[in-house]
Amino acid sequence: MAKILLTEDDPNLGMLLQEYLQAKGFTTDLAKNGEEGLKFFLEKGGYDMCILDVMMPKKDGFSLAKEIRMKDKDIPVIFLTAKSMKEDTIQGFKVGADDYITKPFSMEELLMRMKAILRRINKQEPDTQINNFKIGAYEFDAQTNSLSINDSQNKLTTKESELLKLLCQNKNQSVSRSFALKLIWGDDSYFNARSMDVYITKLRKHLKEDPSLQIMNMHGEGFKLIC
Amino acid sequence: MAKILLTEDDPNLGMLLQEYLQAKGFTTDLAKNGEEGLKFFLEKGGYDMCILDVMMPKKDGFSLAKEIRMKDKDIPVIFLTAKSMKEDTIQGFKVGADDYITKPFSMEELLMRMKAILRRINKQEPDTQINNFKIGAYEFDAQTNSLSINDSQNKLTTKESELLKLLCQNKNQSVSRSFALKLIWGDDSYFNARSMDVYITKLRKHLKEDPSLQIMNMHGEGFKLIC
DNA sequence: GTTTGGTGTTAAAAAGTGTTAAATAAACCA
DNA sequence: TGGTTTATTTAACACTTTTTAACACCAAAC
Repeated sequence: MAKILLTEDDPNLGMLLQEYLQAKGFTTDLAKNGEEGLKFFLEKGGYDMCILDVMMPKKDGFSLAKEIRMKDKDIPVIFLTAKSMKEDTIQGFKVGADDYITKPFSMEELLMRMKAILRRINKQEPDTQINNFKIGAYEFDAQTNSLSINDSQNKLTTKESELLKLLCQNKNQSVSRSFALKLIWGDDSYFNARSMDVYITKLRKHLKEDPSLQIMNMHGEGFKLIC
Repeated sequence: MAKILLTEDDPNLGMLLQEYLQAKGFTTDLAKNGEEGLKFFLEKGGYDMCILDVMMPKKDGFSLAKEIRMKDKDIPVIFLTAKSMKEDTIQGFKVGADDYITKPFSMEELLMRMKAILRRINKQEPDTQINNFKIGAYEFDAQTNSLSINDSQNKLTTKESELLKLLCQNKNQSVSRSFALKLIWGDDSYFNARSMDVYITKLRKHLKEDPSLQIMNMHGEGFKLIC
């Protein structure tokens, strides 16, 4: 998990933040002012992200960020500030902030903003969750197009997989014909619509081992995967 | 410059935003509700970022983001909202927001947040120019065209290496045939396409020592290296 | 009921892909 | 330079995936 440099002069808030982030699985170092923050950064190092209070004794957050950026121009920085002054925000971004959050804030919101940034950096792990579905007795991996039940595995074609993925993402909800067609086929012409009907038939055959599953037609609307 | 999809139901704010962003050099399309936003996204396409109002008629911003993410799971999204409710913020990030901004906001602040996101995306480009890849049990050096596993080393040809490099740079993502052909062969003529198929076969043989790796065909689209 | 358009299904046609091997082109070297 | 090796392209054939066609059926509307 990611290693975070936290600098915050208010000891209460600092400890609170540190405990929260550690509970969420991050490794954190807490510095009590800008100077200590810089010291940690230069001596310990290895941080994946910095969360810096703007108003701190010894060295303010913006100056600290500037110096940190000299050493590592790519490291993500989030500023915390009591002021919601427009000028501060702008200056923060000019120093190269990735985000900026105004006190008082919720821990959860900070966490979400951190995750949004980390997600974009860690391109190595592109949504493994979104590609894995359990439907009835089946397991479906939309990344490798494999549909398995018990110990038998079945390879789906690209179109079969795309369509099944869409149905899984909206299970027990109706997926409109035109949306599916535009998404998977590019446009909702008559022939593409007929082609999609053929694929619905194919998917029904693939899923027939578990009778509790069914792909239901919503007349004139679209299809719905019941499970 | 980047192409932006803007959806905002308030025509005054919408036009204002559009003019501001265009003045800053962005290309923008303005949709007046969620449905039109989705239509633009699916039919026009090619956007680098989406700025979505949360409260809109026809289809709200969160639903729209969800559907947009089905088509492109990596595109940056910024939400605009009148409410500063914590729940809304959290939900926004769960749908995969990159940022979230509360009305009323300053145009300049929006611009800064957009730049912070775009900067982080573009930074990944130089990183991907790196010529050293770890794929499964293999190590691949695109500089020297050498592919090694355990202690045996294998020399690839120029074309083999260029193609494998492209697949590595986009691992677990689809690389379109025409893009690869134009990049490596210069144009996407029929014979070059057949030549590329031959090279895909060669690469599959080179990578066959690690069964967890596979070069998968996305029918009619291109190839994707799974690892 | 009848009409109209949407759906289910199968099969044939068309388009795309996997693979091997021969032909050409490019690089190498005595 | 000419011959040899290596890389790349073209050809050939088998096979897979997707689209189109055909016909039967169903659902809602009149």
